[in-house]
Amino acid sequence: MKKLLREHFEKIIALTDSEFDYIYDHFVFKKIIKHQFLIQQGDRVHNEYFVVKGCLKSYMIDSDDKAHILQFALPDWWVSDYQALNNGSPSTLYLDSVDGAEILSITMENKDKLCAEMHKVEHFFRKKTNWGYVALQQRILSLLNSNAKDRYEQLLKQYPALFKTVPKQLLASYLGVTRETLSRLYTPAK
Amino acid sequence: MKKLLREHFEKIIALTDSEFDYIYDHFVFKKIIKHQFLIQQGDRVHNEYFVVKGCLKSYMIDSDDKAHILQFALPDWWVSDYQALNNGSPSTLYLDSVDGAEILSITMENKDKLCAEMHKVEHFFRKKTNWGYVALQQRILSLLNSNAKDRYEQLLKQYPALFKTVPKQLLASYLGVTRETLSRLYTPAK
DNA sequence: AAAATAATTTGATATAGATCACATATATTT
DNA sequence: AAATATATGTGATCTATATCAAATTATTTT
Repeated sequence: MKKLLREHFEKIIALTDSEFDYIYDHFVFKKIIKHQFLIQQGDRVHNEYFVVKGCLKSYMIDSDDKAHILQFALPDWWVSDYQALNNGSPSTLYLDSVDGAEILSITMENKDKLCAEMHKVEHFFRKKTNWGYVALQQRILSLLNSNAKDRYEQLLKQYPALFKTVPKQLLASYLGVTRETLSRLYTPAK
Repeated sequence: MKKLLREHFEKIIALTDSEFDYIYDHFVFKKIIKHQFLIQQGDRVHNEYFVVKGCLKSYMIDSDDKAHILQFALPDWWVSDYQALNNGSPSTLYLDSVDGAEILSITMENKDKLCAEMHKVEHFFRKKTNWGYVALQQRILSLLNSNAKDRYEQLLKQYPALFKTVPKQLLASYLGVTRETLSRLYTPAK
């Protein structure tokens, strides 16, 4: 998993062995089991997580106790409650795994430290966040202009890996439909 | 408007006069009139825009000729088609002003150059994008968990400035409802 | 200030998707 | 392998929002 993280950085910046080792020392490896929370609503958030294995999900629970999934995080992705992380406010989200996972965790202090010490690490994260920003814009547009069926098909096309791991009711929650409606989408005959 | 940009940077990083002048030299000032496009679907995109005055809107037109507004950009905000900008692909968006505007435009080459030359400028943009990312996450959650009325009220609360400038049909398009439905929301009596 | 254009409101009706209530699979745990 | 828990599917009905069609009301332009 050291290799996975290194390759991840090296998609954007070049690193010597010692540079990467230095970066890597700021991370902590962790295995989490099913139903183990990395973040719960109300928590103070200090860490960002890089997924090595498995699949995490971040979600909110609304006033009707319905869950809404903000993000799935597969290997090679970053996840946290960025709002809580950025301004030190209590988390509004839950973060746990779909089915157990392995992660590399870094504190925001360490991330900022690495960014300050190594210009190219700051560059890496600027580019990363920028791509993340574009991905969120795409998701907003698909919520605005597509119906449930089209959104499901777009998701299936873009992230086929999700369909191996993730129960359909969670996909429904990510897409913004009920599980009943999702179930009816792929039995279109009538 | 030089002042506005400087204050904008100095919310996150400190700059000497000469540093700021150097940065500022990479921008081009532009006035745009109503109905003048900064980006049209199919264009190659080379610039990012900082709004000085007025209000810009970025939007897509779907296959039924309906517009969906991705973003409003008020003074002190950045806007472009970031997907097209990042990977050199043709734009899928339109970008124009609600009612005339003044902007500072910077090419992506110049932005990258400034980021490479000045670590703190890279830091500035990392932080900026990070906040933008959080704002988009909030918007996704509000699309997933709120009905049209609540989304309208959240918007009204968060960006009261929009209601002075922007016709309600454009707000409807941003919120993901029709103008007819929006019109009925604030006449709730029945 | 008339004329033209753009924005908003209102009514009647249609529809995608939600909700509620079970039935049926499919996994997990004992 | 039972027993329990979890996930999925189906029917009947309800509801928020869309759609289509006009009528008003504002805002520009001549």
